[in-house]
Amino acid sequence: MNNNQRKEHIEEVKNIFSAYLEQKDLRRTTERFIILEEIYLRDDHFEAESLYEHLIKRKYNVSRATVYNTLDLLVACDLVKKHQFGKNQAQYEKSYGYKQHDHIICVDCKKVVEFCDPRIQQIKSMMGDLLNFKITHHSLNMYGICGNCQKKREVEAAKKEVDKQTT
Amino acid sequence: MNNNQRKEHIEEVKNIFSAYLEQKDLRRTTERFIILEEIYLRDDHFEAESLYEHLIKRKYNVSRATVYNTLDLLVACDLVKKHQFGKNQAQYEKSYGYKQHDHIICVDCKKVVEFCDPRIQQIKSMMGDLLNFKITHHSLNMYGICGNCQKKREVEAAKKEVDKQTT
DNA sequence: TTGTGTGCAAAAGCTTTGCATGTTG
DNA sequence: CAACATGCAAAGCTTTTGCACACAA
Repeated sequence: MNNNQRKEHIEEVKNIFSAYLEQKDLRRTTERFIILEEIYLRDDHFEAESLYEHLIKRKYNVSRATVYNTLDLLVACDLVKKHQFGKNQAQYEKSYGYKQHDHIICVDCKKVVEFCDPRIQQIKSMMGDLLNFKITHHSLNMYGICGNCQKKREVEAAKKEVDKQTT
Repeated sequence: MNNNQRKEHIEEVKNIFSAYLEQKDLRRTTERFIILEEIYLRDDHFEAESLYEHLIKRKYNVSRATVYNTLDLLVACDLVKKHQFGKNQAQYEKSYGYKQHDHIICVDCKKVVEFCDPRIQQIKSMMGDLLNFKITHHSLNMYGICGNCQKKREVEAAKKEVDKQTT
């Protein structure tokens, strides 16, 4: 993504958030917009804590409580997605202007790769009908070992074999 | 599942766990087998804490630390699955003798329903090949509103409408 | 007998809450 | 100016850790 696209997105999401707050009779505070902007300036996935630290580093005087509160609002109005990739710490990512996607996570190095597959949409609507659920969203995570870590594991295994033979 | 099936399963999983512990040079302690048995006597999903409380209620003198430790071992040898359904508390379920399945969670009442779809296996192997990941497992959760809660929401909405007209 | 596993309690880490203060509508 | 949102710190919850003791191999 280039800087122009980013700036455009920021304008758009601010308008969306503003409309959402108005509709819900919530206040348009400086902090809420600072947090939104900060999220849309960043890429990839982040944790509440790292977002907080980032804001502090930039001399914005916000508290953790406000960060968590605002993240909830942004998730509610669909500008941010919240994930639990198996850790106890939630991870977030901006979602406006992005194609719906899912994640593959390397269990060794924790790298996250995104992917798309249209079949998931089909499963979604079919299962919704079948089980009489009005499905709002989903989370699909694949866990495995990425190419790099596969190599690392092979090297480790080879080392172990050598050790065994030399003792 | 009837009681005979359950008992058979318990014997089988104990053997599997026993073999796993031997292979990994870990000890076959009483606690580890008590916990395994307790899990396979239960149905559905459970949290570490509720398993712990259940064991205490039955006068088994186990500690939380041992419960967590044993759950990790059981996840590692694939006798138990660990889930993060969006809460900060992990949920577990026994997995031996069960068909692989995924979950639909009601965001209102938190009810969990299981479903199967073969397409997810296809996505899994295709994406593994494509991105050069050796995929070990996955987690697919759909979130939405179940039939009951849809009705409840309609009733709520109707009430609100009446309130509005009478004021 | 030896050292791994356990129980207990305390610590750690993420998230939420309570309260006084500040700011929006 | 009234109510809601914020900052701060403390509390709450789940999970992990450290240490002395117990028990499987």
